[in-house]
Amino acid sequence: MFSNSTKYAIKATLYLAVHSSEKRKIVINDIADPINVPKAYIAKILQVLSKKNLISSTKGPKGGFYTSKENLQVKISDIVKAIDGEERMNSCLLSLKECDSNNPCSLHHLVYFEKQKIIKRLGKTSLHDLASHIKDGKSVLPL
Amino acid sequence: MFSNSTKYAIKATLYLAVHSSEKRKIVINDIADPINVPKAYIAKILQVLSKKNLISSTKGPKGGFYTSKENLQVKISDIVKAIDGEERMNSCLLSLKECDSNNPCSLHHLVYFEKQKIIKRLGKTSLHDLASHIKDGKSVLPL
DNA sequence: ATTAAAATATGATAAAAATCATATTTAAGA
DNA sequence: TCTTAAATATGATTTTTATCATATTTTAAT
Repeated sequence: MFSNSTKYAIKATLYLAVHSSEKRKIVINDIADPINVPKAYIAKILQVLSKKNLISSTKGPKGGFYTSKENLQVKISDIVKAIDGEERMNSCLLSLKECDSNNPCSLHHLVYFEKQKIIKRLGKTSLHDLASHIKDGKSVLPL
Repeated sequence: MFSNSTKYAIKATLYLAVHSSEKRKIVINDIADPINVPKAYIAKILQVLSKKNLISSTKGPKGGFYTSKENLQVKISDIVKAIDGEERMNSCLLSLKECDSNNPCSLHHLVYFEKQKIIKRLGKTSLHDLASHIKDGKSVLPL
């Protein structure tokens, strides 16, 4: 469903959502290690997210990455779109271009309803929501 | 969710389920073309499916691929497992090895229920079911 | 028996995704 | 203003996935 890069992006932003703030910036090495993603790889991904203002960063000494208050309103689907693009998540199970409810592929009726539900939920759930969930001990930060 | 190979495998088996039978074998070229998949590629995939008895084949003149009566009872999930393996479909959204309901990752609760529903459905739906669906004009053979 | 038409087996190539490396820019602090 | 610690930009390499090609085996029909 998601590319590797998107999975990493979600892990990293969640890590930031839980551990960082404007006054608690986190350096790339200190993100890569706990989420178990190669440093150079996650660096590249964070740069994309930063450019699209889904996370924040400052250069130089005392710099690093963090989630601002606005960033905490970012939705999971925003991150997915930023890395994988719009297409991927919405594409039909068989990757048919013309598959929709008027012209459904053979698997359409088996998955459409649930899939839409999931997608809708990813579009409503913010980093803040998930960070709270984690802080409440209801789920676990991904490694 | 599925690899390209699995998507192709599903397309091809559905094509066979609709168009072939023990006395109507179909040659590789006549499958590759209508489902819009490179001939050499789909050939390789069909060989795997054939070896695992999910479809049938005979060599030599008048030979070809087809779905036997037993093959029509094959479930969509059987095909997925044959090509992608057990792991892929069941893996957590973030590909965490230890993610389950006791130790859920941060996205677990957003997708688990619906995902299980879909997987269960793929495990119940047979080629015969989908072929009927197609023949009744309720869905469309994938290109 | 021989021929030809098919699948099967095997391996080579190409494209895409993931990963690694390094030079450049920015900004804080001495 | 100089040094240093950080992100940023860019590109190279490796691995995986997708695709292509070809030699071998099997079997029906002559």
